[in-house]
Amino acid sequence: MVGMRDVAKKAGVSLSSVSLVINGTGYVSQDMRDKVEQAMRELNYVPNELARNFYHGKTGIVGVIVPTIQHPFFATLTAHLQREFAARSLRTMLCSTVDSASGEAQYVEMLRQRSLDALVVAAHTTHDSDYWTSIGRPIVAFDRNLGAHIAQVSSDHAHGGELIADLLASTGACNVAIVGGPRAQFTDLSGSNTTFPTVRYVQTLEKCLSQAGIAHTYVESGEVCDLDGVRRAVHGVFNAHPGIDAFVGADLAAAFAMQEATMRGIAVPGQLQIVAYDGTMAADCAGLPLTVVRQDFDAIAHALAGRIETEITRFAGDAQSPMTQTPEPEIVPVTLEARTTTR
Amino acid sequence: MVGMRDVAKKAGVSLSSVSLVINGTGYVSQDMRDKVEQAMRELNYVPNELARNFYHGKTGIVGVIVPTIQHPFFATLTAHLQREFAARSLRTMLCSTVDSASGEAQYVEMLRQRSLDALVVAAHTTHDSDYWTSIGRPIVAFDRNLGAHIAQVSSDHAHGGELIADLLASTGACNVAIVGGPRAQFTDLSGSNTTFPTVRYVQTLEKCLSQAGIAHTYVESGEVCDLDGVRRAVHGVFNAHPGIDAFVGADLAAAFAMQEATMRGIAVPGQLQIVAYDGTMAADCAGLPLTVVRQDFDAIAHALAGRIETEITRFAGDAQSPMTQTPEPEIVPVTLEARTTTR
DNA sequence: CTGAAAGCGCTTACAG
DNA sequence: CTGAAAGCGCTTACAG
Repeated sequence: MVGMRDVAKKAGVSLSSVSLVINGTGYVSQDMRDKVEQAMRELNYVPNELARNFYHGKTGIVGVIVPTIQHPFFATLTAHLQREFAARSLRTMLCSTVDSASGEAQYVEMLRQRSLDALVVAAHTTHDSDYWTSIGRPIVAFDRNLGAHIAQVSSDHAHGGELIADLLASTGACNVAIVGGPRAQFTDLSGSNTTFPTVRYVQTLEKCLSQAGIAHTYVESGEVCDLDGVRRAVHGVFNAHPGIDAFVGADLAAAFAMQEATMRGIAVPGQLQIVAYDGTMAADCAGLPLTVVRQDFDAIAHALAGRIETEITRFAGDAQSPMTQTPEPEIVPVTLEARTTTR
Repeated sequence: MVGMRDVAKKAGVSLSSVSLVINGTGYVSQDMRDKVEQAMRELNYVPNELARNFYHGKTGIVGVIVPTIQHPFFATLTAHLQREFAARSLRTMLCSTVDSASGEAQYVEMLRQRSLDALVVAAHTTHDSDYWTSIGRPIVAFDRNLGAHIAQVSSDHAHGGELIADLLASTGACNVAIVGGPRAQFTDLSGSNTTFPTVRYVQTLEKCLSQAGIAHTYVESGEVCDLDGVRRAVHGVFNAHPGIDAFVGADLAAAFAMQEATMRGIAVPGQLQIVAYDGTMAADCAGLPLTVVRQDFDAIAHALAGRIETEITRFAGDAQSPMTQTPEPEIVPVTLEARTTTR
């Protein structure tokens, strides 16, 4: 392998001069620059990035932990994140927990070992907050609370729930079915408040519907990445609750609900209104363009990338300035777009 | 930062003993192992992976170049690839060309600089075959020909086209609309045969339909990652060709066609049959479960990962054994699954 | 402005 | 079986 040493020899200059030319650090005479650049070209020299990573103690890679990239929500989030990271000269490592035997642990280990400069956590975790805090490396959580000292970005799900409740109330819905993840994940079992913010929209929605005197029922759909489970849950809803006149669920669940309605001859939105939560492509290519509560992926990715940069800076130089106070979670607004599946 | 040196000092042993314990290479006495492990624990020592990467000249990271991870096809492919890579102790770097200003170039550079051990190329490229061959690092192409010396895995698109033609012929279709990518990409402009194998299904389909005397028309939908363009193209098809009785396109195009049919009151499959190509989730959550030609993502990912491993081995040790002959492209079978949108 | 030297944290021959 | 030494390819103070 041809190294800097070979270039220096060929150009008849010192190692540091070559380094200066490559990095554009400090001043080098034009003559020197020419000689070095020619030598590099002739030798077809490519700097070994691993040596630089080693020296600087960083890789410029950020890990994005998601359950699975196959889910449109996480695909969309990851795509936007990659764009934001690229704009900050950071690369994106895909860390899908269902596609790796050891789940998130492997990626946390990479963060510890400095193979990763930082981690965005957007997948469910069973670890308590101590686990995350004790890692002592840059971590930012999306839509979940990982403990007092971990930066956090969330969508305004409470508002999302309100928007849906208002819409359903004003369109005269009487009997609402909601499909979502395992109910157990709603509650704060560990006492460390690691509740999914994601499901706050359901809690708010239920509260608002109850206040408005609108009947509602909740059906669990299993894990987020179990597509068949979602389909089965939706199918079950239509069997068990033939009287519903409104359906609320994440994009995919809503798309399946649309399918069920078509196959059962139920008119949408005449007999059944459907509201999708998230606003990914899945809501666009369903049977009809679904009415959606959109998460603002641009803003989310921008906020996450910003926090990531902050965290990387904060932990740089082993200083580890002990975050004097837990930063406020950054809350990103959501919006309701009424399309063809609500009245 | 606490290093091996500190561990060695604390345990009262030499550096190499610590290294041996960490790597499990060679024999170390139980006593030594205990001492070292205790010291590591007490110091909370984490090995610096960057130093190891540097020494070994590799990172264990494979880049996957796709146009965008938001597209269900590439999301599915990438998910399966990550699983296969993980099983081989390789990590996955997401290289989405539309989400990075410099497109693929940046990732090729990382491959050259050894930040990446290998590259899977699954996105369109304008470079000619010399470009890819001259990189001299492990590269495997999916569904495209990158030149004589680049390993290749493809789906059996010719068979996919036949399957669709047979189905349409036997169900009495008379007037078929096909939506696909820019026609210019079909032809072999450079003379270096970099044609997308992806579109071979269209070429075969057209040939078979012509032979069977079935009218057909092709409509361009723009780039693969331009979702709105697909939607517009599909909309245009229904406006320009109201007489069609069959529609063929990738999952998303087919899903949009289903939507158009619903909104225009066209009965599916009675008046219009729809066939989706790829078989991702998008075909599952469309208005009706679409009849699909499925690509075998498991087999594709398995084949790609296998080739990647082969290439990494081949290029290991700078030996660069000059691939005596271009390996045969590996062809992965596709299957037709008739569901609700064909007769 | 340029160059010789030390060092980033590991691993691995090579002596003992 | 264990330890001292060299070296992976860069970067960066520090002298000249």
